[in-house]
Amino acid sequence: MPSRKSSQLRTNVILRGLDDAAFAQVLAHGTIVDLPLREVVYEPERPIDDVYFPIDCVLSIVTRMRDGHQIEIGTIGREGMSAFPLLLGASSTANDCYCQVPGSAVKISSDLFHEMHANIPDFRQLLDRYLQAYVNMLGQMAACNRLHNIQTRCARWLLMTRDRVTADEIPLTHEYLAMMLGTGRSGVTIAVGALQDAALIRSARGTFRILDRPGLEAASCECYEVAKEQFGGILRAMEGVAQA
Amino acid sequence: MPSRKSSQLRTNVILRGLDDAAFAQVLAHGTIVDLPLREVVYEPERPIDDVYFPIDCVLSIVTRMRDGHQIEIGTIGREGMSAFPLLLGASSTANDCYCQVPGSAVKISSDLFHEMHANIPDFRQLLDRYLQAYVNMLGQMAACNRLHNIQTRCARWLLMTRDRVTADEIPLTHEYLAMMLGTGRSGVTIAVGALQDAALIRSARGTFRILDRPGLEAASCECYEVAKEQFGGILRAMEGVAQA
DNA sequence: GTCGTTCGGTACGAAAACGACAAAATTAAC
DNA sequence: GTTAATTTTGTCGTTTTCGTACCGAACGAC
Repeated sequence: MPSRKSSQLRTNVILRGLDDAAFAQVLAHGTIVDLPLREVVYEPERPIDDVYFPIDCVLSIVTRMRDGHQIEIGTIGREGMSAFPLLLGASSTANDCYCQVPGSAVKISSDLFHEMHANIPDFRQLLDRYLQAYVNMLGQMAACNRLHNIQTRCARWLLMTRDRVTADEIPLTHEYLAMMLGTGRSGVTIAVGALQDAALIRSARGTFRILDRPGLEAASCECYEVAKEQFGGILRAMEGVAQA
Repeated sequence: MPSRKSSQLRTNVILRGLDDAAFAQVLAHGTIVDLPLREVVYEPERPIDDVYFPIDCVLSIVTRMRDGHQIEIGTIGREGMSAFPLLLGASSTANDCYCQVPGSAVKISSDLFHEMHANIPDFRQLLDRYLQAYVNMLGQMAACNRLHNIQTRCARWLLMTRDRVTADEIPLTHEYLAMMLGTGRSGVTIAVGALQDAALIRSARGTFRILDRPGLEAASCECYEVAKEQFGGILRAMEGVAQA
């Protein structure tokens, strides 16, 4: 996997937390891939063969109902990786996970993941902390989805995604944002219009751009801050491990 | 803790999964307590000193927002225990946990819990499976809270709670059910009225009684079935351990 | 350029949330 | 035992939100 500088791969904070020997193992057995839009990372009724560490893509974890409605319950970016079911000891999953914002990621086999998880205490500790943040975020999302309105959740989603992407512009249609928020597309259009009128964002046919980040944070529900604090904790924990 | 038959304590499926030596340890160091309504089991900004294994009470895990609104994100009954934050390696928590339906539970210290978790592989395995079910349920609740209406969620809540309680009657006001569902009280009254008109339940000043369980399941959203399947998995896993 | 598709805006009927108030049931006070 | 206070529930009207359908605009293929 020599096509990119290894320092670039360290953009993923989990990989950054690895010591040099472990990271060399990832370099030796992993591949760097470009994930296209809507590429499936895992889905129910199918074994999970690979684990992805996003560099600059964003993955959505989605719950799908029988009637076809779906809604995002979690996001994975450069702060994490895509192996929650494996981490919990399952070989399959109840949710769908697919690429929401295209970009690159490091891919390793589930076998290698399991091996590293079993043999590298620092890695295990970091993932446990990540799982903890994820569970707390799930709880916050469960509450947010019910208690907060479209506009504030819209702002939250854009902020959370922006934090995980290096680019300033997020490619996304209203339709898909509506899916993520579990609502109708027309409601999103209205909410986006309001945020745009307030000069916080600019949205144009398939793309969003954040113009005023502090303003958008003020327009967002508190859940953005809570989630950020959770994953901020990851970053800090990671730095602690890296020094050791 | 000799005030009740030990077989009765085995009503809790986690305790039932313990081998005799481990169960004796619980008997020796634990106490059986009656949890009154709204008794706090744990809350943010406070260390978690004890772990509860419900016998016939129901605990609610609740996310509280800054404006005071709260909503239930998870339920703990005889299928589980109250130590998720500890299980994830945290010493405190982001959520509130308090008693929703009064009843008895076995209480042990966090220290004993940690010791047993570290030393008893079967126990650890069972808890890992339980955590897995819990995380899956969180995801389902996050989706349910947004996509399903009051009435179907109301039915779901009553069914889930009924499964965790031995009694046929659930003591609960509309007001608190509304809190759990994250909605207004008047909406709950209307939903309850509809379920009552259909002769599925009977609600009278502070109590609910399920009259027609299959009918109520049909009136509930699919999430009840999904959650039940998750924790049904716990039961089956537990039986497997008990035989070993 | 033209056509076809995708995407975004708007309008309207239906549902739900919210708040306030009134009635009923229970408990407390005396 | 009667009255008063509190808790719980039912109802109404207003406002907001949601869902659906339709229309117009932008983009891509040719």
